[in-house]
Amino acid sequence: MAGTMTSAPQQPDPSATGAEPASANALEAARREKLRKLQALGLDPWGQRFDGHQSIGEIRRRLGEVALVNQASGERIPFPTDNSDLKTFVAERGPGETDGPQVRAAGRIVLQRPSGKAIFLDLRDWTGQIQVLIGKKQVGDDNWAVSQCFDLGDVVGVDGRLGVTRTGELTIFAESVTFLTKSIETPPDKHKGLTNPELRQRMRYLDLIHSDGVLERFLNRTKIINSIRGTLAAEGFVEIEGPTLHAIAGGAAARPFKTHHNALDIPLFMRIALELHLKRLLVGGMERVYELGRVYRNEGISPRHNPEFTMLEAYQAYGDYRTMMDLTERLIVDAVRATGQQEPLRWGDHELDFTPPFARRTYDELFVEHTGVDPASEAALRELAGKHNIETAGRHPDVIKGELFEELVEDRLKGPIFVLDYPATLCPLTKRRRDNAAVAERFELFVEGMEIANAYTELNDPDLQEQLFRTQLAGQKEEDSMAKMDHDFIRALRHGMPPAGGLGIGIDRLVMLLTNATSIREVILFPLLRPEEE
RNA sequence: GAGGCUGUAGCUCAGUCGGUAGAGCAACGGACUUUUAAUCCGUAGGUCUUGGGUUCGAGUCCCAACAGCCUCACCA
Repeated sequence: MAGTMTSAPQQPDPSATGAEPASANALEAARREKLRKLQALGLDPWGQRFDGHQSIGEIRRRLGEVALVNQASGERIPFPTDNSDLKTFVAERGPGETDGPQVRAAGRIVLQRPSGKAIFLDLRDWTGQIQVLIGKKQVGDDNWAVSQCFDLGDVVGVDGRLGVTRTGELTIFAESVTFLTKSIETPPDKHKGLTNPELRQRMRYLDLIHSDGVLERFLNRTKIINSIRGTLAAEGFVEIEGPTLHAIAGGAAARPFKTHHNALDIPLFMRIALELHLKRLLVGGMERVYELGRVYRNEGISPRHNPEFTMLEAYQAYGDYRTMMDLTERLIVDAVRATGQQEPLRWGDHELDFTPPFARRTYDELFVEHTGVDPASEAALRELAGKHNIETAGRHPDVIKGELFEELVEDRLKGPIFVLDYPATLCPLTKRRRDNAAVAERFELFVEGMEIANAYTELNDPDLQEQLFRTQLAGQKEEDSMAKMDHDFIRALRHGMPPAGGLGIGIDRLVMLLTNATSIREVILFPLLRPEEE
């Protein structure tokens, strides 16, 4: 593929793009004019394979190989690599030439400072940025002619010696330049970059180039996900890929996206959870199994919700919710380490500390602590609910307690804190404690009031599961219920699912916390937006 | 789905009481071989999101639509 498209580039008539405003046309025309000049020089404005370059990060690390050569004595003084101020260093030791290794870099031009018969470029790749000095005399007329065709945003290669200018800036002193790719669009403001949130999301490629920390955040997202896979692998878990098209969208209470398969002529749903297929695999003997993948929920969009998001669900045979609590803590501690951050982490104007062990408190303890009300007293609950305009008539006390908990406790859980032992009536798919059937073996992990993880000792009694599916269905809108009868899932449980712990982690929210993002759209490369017109 | 805020040049933003549309960056021409948001001189660049309305006159006031953000609602 690569070799077939590199012959004579097309030269579309710029006037053919008629609908554009004149100013945009003028900016583009200036770039196309330089594109034509490159072609007149016999160069391909769309570039060719470019071998043997080093990353800018690697090149910057070679500062120690650069020496200042004193003009008078000829003495070679190596530059310090301990982040000391190079400008002061040069001022104290100079004047002199610098001498450094031959390097080859490639990247995008993000700043240009032409100064007569020299040009300073700032070249950026995904590891960093470095200054390049192109002097007319130093590179020769041919290279100089090429460099006159450079625009902000172009991708170029540079060969030269690494050195330091007398202002103390690590610089590639170019000996030749290689044109790699023309940009015919104008980049955003060179200082402020893109700030319009809509443009940042629609044109994420520009956001990645021009907004500080955006590329780093998404690379950190990948590191976090790799870390999670690594931790799970070390614990003996296997990763699987379940179906994303479900005939029955079960495993959670959320509205699914509906679609259709033409050949089978059946309705299908995009999955809303990973749970039911992973549990089938538990039945099938995959004793430690997980999926880390996308789920889809046809619901509102907010700073903490995107219609498609990434979920981890892990199931461990012969474990319970406490097993999963330990696992959750390891997953997060390892992920923090993978980002290379020191505790405490910054998150907005807050600080987060994931130093283990995380606090572990029961639901009822926290309820008393934050409300001063005995969670076992139905009268006290109803009175408290009345004060907070929470509907009580005809509702189970646990449901009232649940709403009070959400209203008065959850938002204040700075965390990280494991909340454990939920009222059983709120958790129909969870095993009860053997010593207290009113309590479900479930925990949720809260950080900054956000629910990050949710885990159970999984229900594996097929008869009870079937009964719960049926009771949920009664009197509830089907689209609002998590309990959609799934006969095959019941059949699987009837063959015997070992007792197990199950864990779900909202990966996007975890990444938000670990990368100092307060909107989920900052950690999803292409969040859902209404399509642009035309 | 409800409410609030925002929408002006490629980007970032001003625009007063309703009276001829402004700046910085980017671009174009010129000067400059150690600049770093380079600097200096000059030039050009606009469907003020869209559609209605009020008015002698609307970027500005009113209504509606569209898009984004925020707060709610929905949401294991």
